[in-house]
Amino acid sequence: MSETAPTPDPETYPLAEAAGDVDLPAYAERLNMPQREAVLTSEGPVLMLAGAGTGKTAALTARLAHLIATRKAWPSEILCVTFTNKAAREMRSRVGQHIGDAVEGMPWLGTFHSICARMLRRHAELVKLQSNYTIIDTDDQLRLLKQLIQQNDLDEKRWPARQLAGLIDRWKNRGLNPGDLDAVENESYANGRGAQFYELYQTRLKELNACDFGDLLLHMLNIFRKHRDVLEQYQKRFKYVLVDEYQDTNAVQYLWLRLLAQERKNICVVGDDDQSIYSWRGAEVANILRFEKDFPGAKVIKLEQNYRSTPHILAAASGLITANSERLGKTLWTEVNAGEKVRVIGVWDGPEEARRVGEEIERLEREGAPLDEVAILVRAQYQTREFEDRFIQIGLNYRIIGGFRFYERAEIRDALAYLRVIAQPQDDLAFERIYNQPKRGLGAKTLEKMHQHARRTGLPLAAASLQLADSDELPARASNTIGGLMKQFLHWREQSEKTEPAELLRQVLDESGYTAMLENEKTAEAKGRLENLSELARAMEEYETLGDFLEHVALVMDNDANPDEEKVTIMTMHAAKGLEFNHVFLPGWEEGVFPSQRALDEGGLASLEEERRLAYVAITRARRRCTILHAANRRIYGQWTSSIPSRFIEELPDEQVESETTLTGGASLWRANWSESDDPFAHVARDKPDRSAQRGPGWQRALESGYDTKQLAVKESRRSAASFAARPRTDIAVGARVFHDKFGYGIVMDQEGNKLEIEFEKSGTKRVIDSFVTAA
DNA sequence: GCATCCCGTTGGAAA
DNA sequence: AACGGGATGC
Repeated sequence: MSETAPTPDPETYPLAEAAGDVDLPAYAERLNMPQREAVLTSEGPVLMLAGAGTGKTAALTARLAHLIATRKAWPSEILCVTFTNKAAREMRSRVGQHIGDAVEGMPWLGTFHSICARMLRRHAELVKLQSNYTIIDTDDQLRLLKQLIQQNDLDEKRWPARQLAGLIDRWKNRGLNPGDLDAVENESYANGRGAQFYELYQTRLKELNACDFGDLLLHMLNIFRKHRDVLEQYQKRFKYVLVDEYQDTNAVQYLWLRLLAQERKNICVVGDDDQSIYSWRGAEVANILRFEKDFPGAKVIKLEQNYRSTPHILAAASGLITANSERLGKTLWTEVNAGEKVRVIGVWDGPEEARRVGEEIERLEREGAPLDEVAILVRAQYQTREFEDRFIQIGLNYRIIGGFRFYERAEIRDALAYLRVIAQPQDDLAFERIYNQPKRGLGAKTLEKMHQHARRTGLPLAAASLQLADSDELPARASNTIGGLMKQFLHWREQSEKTEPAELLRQVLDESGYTAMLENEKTAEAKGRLENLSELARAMEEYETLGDFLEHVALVMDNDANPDEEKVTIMTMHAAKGLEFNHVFLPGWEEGVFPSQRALDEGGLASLEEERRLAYVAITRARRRCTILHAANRRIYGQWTSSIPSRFIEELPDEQVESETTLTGGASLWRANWSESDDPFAHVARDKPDRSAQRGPGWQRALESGYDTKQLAVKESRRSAASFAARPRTDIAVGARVFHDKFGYGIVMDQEGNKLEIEFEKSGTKRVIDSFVTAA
């Protein structure tokens, strides 16, 4: 194949319809008729059905430019929602090309989540949050749910936190609050305790001044429903509403949009039912089918001329998607007639697949193709490994989008946890992550005490631990450590107001001993971690406040060290939606991998059709050449398995495909053996006796372990403890006889807030916290 | 309190 | 295969 073959560039592609016109503004000049219609129909509801590569983004950005250029609205009066941050960024830069710096004034262009996060900061108090609330990720969410499950004496083995997280997610996607669950939903967790746990979780989040991703939307929906004045304020502000990838909206997003748009009805949604690939996160294609009912008189505009791909690629994708039953039906066409067929390559195994793709890319590179224009799109993250290994070996520049993400690495999460505690002292999840990281000699027992005290007083964990450190409840060593740590946090919190976030991070890492901990390790891994941390600091330099940065991290989880460098892109098919590349490689087209076994098991035909749409999306990412690969053998979950080519390969029309195999045995080898899958012993249960209920001897030992009664000063930190102080108990006064678990019986000598000085009969005089004693 | 081993589980796409 | 949790030993 040759890079010099003249393939039309979508930007300069001549349009017959445009030829005669003179008076069109620059942003509409190169648009075809339907696109122009979509741009100029500014008033009233518009449904734009836009097939893959039909210049949807061009039409959308022109529409934005048109609204602004004709003064129908200020940039700040347009709500423009996209699904991914990538799409938002793309939109912003392309609108910027039309209208220049005015694009900076478009605060309401972004993803559903980032827009809701911004709104929620303003109205947080309406859902009992503070405006500096933390957005927690799936990891924190899981940890929190585990705690709740344990605290409520539920067997986590029977009712996994993951399952609960999934349910809560689905409820939130459907716009359901705990009180809205019907009996069936309620029954779906822990024998009818679904709503109870959902409620517990929401309560806990509020205590932490935190919310999860689903809350961002659900909270705003609740606010809109309950506070008409707030809703009206936004209805008034947003003169025009634009929504990209409408086929992927879920119920909350739909309800949220409908509320915002129902006054003015100037809403333009863009979508393609053939590219609906997010039903697993609650997306409802029905939303797009229902649009004309919701907004009567909606203008429906179809974009069907494709400017992206060669006819072969287009025909291959179209042929494939016709196997689906539920479609609105569009006919994509193109004026281009040159181009190469879709290639299907069969190889022996996974490593060979990676080698082969590597060779192909090196060849493209020699022919002068920019690496930025090459992408490898996989079904699942684990497939990226093979390519990464190979590309490192041959020294090919690559970037993995998504993947084991930068922000998910332990050291990055630790650093962020420090920052979160600084920004938001109620963030128990973050505090719990780092209270003993680096090792400070605080272990499970101390944590247990801290939790206990926090629960009793209703204080955040950090504040409770400080109060605890100011008493004799803990060994002196632990008290001192905690006191010291809290003093540091106090210091950092002060610093955070006058220091740049990046500089603050460097200080925190140095002063907490985190840097030293890694330096002492002296392993290659530790070195990498240190580099990651300075990378993080560098990334922070763009942000003015700590809050800005933390929100960015929570919502925009992508990180690319040197975005300018030319690299091959490796990512999932899902992540690739909306993007395009000259050369696309699609590895792993085997039954079980793609379509994924799990999808087939769970969702039957509907899932299979969604997988097929995913295949359609993947193929249509390619401008010039699309190469599909499948391997006869693959190691899955550590086991070598032989595999057969994906049914999707057979569904590609023969005329658009050229096949090739490196296997000498030809097709017969594919069918080598399935026999292993029907292992006669597979059904034998591996039941084990239930041993979850007992506490082991370690528990006993922990209770009996010695305690250090020496009291050391933690004076400096006391002042700050007072600011968190809980109400003192009224049932205990000076002179009362009380009992304490650790020190036994004693007489109260002094009471200062909720701290008591007690003369114990056996243990001498101690300062303890009132919640730890009972009247005797 | 920490390090280690053994066990069982869990492996999908995202903001 | 890779990870997390619990039990065990130091």
